[in-house]
Amino acid sequence: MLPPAILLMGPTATGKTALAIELVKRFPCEIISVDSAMIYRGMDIGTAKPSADVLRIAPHRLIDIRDPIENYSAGEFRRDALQHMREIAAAGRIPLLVGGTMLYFHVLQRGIAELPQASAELRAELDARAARDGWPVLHAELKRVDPEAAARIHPNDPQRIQRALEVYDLAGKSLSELQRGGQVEPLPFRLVKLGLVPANRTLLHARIAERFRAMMAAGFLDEVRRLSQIEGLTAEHPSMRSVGYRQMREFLDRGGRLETAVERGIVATRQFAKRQLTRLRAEPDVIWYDSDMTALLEQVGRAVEAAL
RNA sequence: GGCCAGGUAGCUCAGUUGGUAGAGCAGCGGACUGAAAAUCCGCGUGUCGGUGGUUCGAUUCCGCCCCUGGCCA
Repeated sequence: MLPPAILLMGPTATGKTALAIELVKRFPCEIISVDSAMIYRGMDIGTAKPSADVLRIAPHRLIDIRDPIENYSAGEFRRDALQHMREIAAAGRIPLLVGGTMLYFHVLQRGIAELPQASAELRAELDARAARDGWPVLHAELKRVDPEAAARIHPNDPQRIQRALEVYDLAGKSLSELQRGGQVEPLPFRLVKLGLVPANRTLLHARIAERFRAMMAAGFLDEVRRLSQIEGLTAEHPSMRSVGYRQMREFLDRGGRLETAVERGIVATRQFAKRQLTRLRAEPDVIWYDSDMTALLEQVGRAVEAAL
């Protein structure tokens, strides 16, 4: 029988981390973070990263593995997460994957095609061409080299047009062709998938606002100010485009009222939570829980017990 | 108290020479393969402050009332 692994998924501000820490106390679990922002060192307050004290009790793998000036990717995540999962299972323990980056959960389970890595130079080149000719021209070009991708990518979606052209240029084969490639072997784990979904959206919105303001009180702006001083780290880096960091950085760069920036940050967090929910709903074989439920830990604990 | 300006979507506001109204933001739904906390797509959610009058028909014109802001007392 395959060893078990627990996936704990849910939108931001639903108490995933707190629940994971409780599970670690009750079961022989080890946490792997599934979070594209907590990977960055020095990005602590705005990502709601567990404190050093908490991390001592409940260590998280795949936290603080990059500097904010570096990039990470879904492909790298799959490779890293699998390696950690194997290690944990080999030690007779249970991997507990916790987070809200739904793409990472997706590629972990369903695999990801072998594609060339991002090229900063090529992207800069494509950006320059887009600035000159506009993205529709590049979309038309994509239509010639990869009609299948062009059909599925909207002419207004610069990020995907750029990636598809980049892949074609680097690999000499179209993105669509490469993605058609062989089936990925299923994960060598028995997955117990737990989904935390707030039954009450209004309550979630209130919690998001409250948490953002708590981050501000905890010195979030200073954290972003510190990051802004990193040589070469621009507003365009993925780390600085993440929710909250982007709005605080805009405030620092362009001024305006801090309260306006805070409100924008809260709005961005709400919108992020909604996108997470859209993806989470589509996830099959999930045991669902209302994140507002009072007896959440007991319920989840029983389900985990039964599944192991 | 008087004069002026305004009251239209959750917010900011446009508009209807009288035929029950539309933008941005917010919100909601969706897509998603090395940036994914990213990027993109779709959807208008409404006693047009209230009440009487004129009119075939009033959110629009008129009267009165209520509310907000400004100026004058």
